[in-house]
Amino acid sequence: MVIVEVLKALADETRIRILNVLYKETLCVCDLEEILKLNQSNASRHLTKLKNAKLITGTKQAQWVYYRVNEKILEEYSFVNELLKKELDKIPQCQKDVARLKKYKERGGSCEKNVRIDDN
Amino acid sequence: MVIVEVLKALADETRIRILNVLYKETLCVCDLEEILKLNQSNASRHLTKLKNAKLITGTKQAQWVYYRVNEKILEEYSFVNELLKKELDKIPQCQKDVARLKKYKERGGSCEKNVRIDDN
DNA sequence: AAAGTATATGATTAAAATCGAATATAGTAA
DNA sequence: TTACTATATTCGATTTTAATCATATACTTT
Repeated sequence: MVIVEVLKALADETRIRILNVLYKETLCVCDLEEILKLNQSNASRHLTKLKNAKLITGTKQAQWVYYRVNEKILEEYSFVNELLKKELDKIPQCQKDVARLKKYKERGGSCEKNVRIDDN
Repeated sequence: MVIVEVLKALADETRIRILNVLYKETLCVCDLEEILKLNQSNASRHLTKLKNAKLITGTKQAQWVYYRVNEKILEEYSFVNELLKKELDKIPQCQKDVARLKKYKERGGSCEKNVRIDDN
């Protein structure tokens, strides 16, 4: 059951948080590490699970891999679209993550630069 | 994260199958056992998980507990509504289960009667 | 070519989840 | 009251999942 594989990929807090920020902006693994304070290998592993469920797509550019939400699956499964569009913004943790994303961007955060959000 | 608890409850094939038939009709545990060929304790446990996630409601009547989809959560979370309304009918296994539900009803299946679907 | 950086993967551990058999609990029938 | 039925819960075994550290792989810089 493909649907259940998609639901399994969605049924994890960290992956929901990842999807939330990737829905707003294309980011690479190290971006996500900084914004969401994820361990590198854990970030990579979660991204792989989302990619395997076709929820995100990855594009390699030099040594960086940029991930973004896969628009095709939003068309195919309207419930995923509803979830991303209507529900994630209501979650306090996700709101915090979006704020961190903005702060990261304001500081010129990107893969090529080693930008920190937290000042300690 | 409440949403993740809901998603976790949804992220299981057996529970999807249960939701599919409960979306069509109120049923008790023993109904579900026969229609979906579930082990009694497993059926009960899955129903408990769905109930804890507020996806279904249970009503006790004598020794029987009747379960149905919780309409309130469909209003609260439109993505669940989309999933139940748009996706489950597309799943072959779910289609089979609905056929079994009909057959069960045609044979007068209910809690008070010991109705079998499979003739062996 | 060696060193450095980004990311995926292997290994390991701990926690969570699943399942069937057995049993406890609650309600009904005899 | 005892026997029966429906359902929830316990128990034990197994599987799955999540996380971190270490390492492999791929690309860039020196």
